[in-house]
Amino acid sequence: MSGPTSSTANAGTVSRVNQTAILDVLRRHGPLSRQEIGARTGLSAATVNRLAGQLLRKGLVVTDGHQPSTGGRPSILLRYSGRAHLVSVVHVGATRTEGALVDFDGTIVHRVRPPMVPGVLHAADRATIRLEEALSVVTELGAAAAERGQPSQAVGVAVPGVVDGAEGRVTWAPALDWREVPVGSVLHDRTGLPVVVENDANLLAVGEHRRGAGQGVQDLVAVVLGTGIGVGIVTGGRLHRGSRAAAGEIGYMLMERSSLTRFFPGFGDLESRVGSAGLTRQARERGIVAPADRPLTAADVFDLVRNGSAEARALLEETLDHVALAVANLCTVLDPELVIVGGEMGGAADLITPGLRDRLVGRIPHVPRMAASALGDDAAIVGAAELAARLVSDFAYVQATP
Amino acid sequence: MSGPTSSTANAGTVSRVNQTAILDVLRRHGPLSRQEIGARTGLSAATVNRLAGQLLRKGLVVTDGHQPSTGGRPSILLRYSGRAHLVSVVHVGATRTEGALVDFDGTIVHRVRPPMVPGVLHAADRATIRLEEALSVVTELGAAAAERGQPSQAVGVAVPGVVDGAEGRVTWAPALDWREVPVGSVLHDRTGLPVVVENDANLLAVGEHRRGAGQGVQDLVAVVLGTGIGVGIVTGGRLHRGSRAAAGEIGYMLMERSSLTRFFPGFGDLESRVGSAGLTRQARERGIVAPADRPLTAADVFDLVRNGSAEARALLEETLDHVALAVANLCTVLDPELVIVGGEMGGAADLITPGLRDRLVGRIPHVPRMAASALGDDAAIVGAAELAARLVSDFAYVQATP
DNA sequence: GAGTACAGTATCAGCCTGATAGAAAACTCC
DNA sequence: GGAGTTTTCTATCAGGCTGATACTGTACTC
Repeated sequence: MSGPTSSTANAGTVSRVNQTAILDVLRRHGPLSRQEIGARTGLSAATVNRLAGQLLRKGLVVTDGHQPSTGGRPSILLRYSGRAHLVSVVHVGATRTEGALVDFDGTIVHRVRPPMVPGVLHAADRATIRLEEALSVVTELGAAAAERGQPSQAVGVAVPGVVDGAEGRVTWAPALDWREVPVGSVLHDRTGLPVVVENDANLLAVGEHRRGAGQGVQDLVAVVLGTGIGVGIVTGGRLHRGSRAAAGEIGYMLMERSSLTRFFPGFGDLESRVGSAGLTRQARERGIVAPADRPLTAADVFDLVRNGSAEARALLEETLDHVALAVANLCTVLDPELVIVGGEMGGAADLITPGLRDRLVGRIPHVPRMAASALGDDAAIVGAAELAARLVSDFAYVQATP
Repeated sequence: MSGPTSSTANAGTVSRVNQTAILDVLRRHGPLSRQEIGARTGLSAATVNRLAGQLLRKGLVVTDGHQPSTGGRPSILLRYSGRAHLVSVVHVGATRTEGALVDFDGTIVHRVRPPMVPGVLHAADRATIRLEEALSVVTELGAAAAERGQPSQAVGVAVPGVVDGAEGRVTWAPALDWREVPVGSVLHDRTGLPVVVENDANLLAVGEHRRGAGQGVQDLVAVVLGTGIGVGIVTGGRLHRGSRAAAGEIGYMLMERSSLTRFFPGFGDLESRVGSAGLTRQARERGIVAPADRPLTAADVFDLVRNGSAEARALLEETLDHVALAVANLCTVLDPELVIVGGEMGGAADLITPGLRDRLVGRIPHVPRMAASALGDDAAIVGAAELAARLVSDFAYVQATP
């Protein structure tokens, strides 16, 4: 923080800001004529025309037919289009790694799924395996993009763990056994592209915020129910990361007074009660067995509930109690407009969100809207693509200082 | 949201942004020469000189002697100074109303304390009394400012309740019996000045962030322990208000699983367990009596603890347990760098913060720094002054989008 | 087919920044 | 004490951007 802070502006900044304003209004309000853009942004016709020309040349805006004339010359409609630009995204997960080429519209145009390595979950060198896998996926994506004649412009990495965003370093990702892994700089050195690395719950929130169930919402919380539990937080339209990028790690939330006298080495209080790992453990303890001859999964428990199993129902209710407490506390702290339920258990949102709502009504002053993830398994990928795209668009906006 | 979004920029915006950059660097790094300002901001010497001239003329920057020469012409040091500009602030509380003239440096230069109205706490028309009181305080402050030859430039109002910030309307402030009271527009009509109305816990956080224990910190939480409990949240250097301005109303936090089967009409779960009201109620239930012949206060309980009362100590420990749970959950959700303890009970921070720390170590992954409020009773007033000052400075800054 | 209404384009003044050159102020050396 | 040196501050001007104005282009209507 000793160098120039570079929070200054010049004529070029003005241009970038206004281009961003035009892109924003096009993304939000569909195809518009130059006139309408001017009316909505407050920019003069000349400025809109010139900037729109630049954006057309860059390929970020395309013409989209004419508007029927209202007596005079019909206007040409302009539409935002990210199809001409691609970014590479890799989602490194505990069970598998997945890659995708995503355009600036958030559309996945190509996928890479490396074969699953048997036994990797408990392999001693799984950290190295996962890292190598991620590198080769990014290389493959880069080649696929080049083949299309649209070279990848940035890389996004989704990781289930704590990430130092500025450095692109994964501080701690237990599911991958990654500790202080500098994925960002490794990938930057390998590809020469700008790289963004981010926690996958945060990215799910970003993805849903920009392209999913949370579009247009300024304050939302995405609850990711998977092996563990985590949340991504968007406040004021921006991702909230916290001082050490550990915001939303609510697996460590304390659930009752007695939690203050217990110790939680390596795992959290809430995490041990909910999440598919906790769920299946408790299910086994209660004698619930999988229908087929294989380890019980969370999906099995949900199926049992749907089929009327009383034990499974009781277990679900107990889990929901804990999730509801966590969500209630999230809501009192953050006052979000929307709570999105996603992750591995997001598919069971029909069983989860009504249960949450019922528990919260009457207990907290205002129960926010609740929705299931609209992007499903791809939410984190889409979120990572969004951040990566922003990285290269390099636009800016001006904000008052309230 | 149908009008022009006005997120565009022009040459004037550039100037304002750069002026803000200069003020920022002056506030942060003390008196600087024009040269140093240029080096730190990246602005050219000519620009720094011209903008500094404008700021000198406005009185926001003053000269502050010379720097010893290093061989050539010695440079003139410039310093930020808010002394030439005043704002009026009124803190409307349950027990009393307090007014102050505050300069842009955050220094309180004049106070107005209207006489306490006996019995107002339970008067049927206390809403009207409090509003009239606030209006007359603001009028008096305006007169006092005019008398000094520095007319008040804006009004800040601190209220213990939920505030619709854009409208300056108090949605719900039980302590004042205010419901949908449009303080903002009333005061604007009365004074002709811009007005900002904000929740007092939020303002305490802002005050401590800009002028108190949280200077230089980007993510902090201020826990206000008073009649009830609330928190103010600063994320990324900005106040987080939530979608309905109810963020931080953690009095409604649910403390255990059984809370999900109880109802909380008009008060919250946590609130009923902590806060001076809950504390004294529980003290009475346990047979703790005030030393003198008057109603027991929270301060009395703290005194008893300091004097070695076992009952009072046990009660404090129980209260601390609940506060610690709330703070633990705040920390897992937000990952703040600093937790500030303030409010009526802030004076007993010596009893509170160590207790909190002990309870959290080992239970959550990272216990943030904790500090007592540095501004004490004036924190909310200073925070309101800060927001009011920003309102008229009307500066802006440019931000990248990610 | 002329007139009209609206969309898009060119031109220019005004503002701001940054570069360059020049004036001002203090120190040093003779 | 005065000239030279060093550094700071200021004036002037080119370049970029916006916004206003005037102009051209296109399709509909009478």
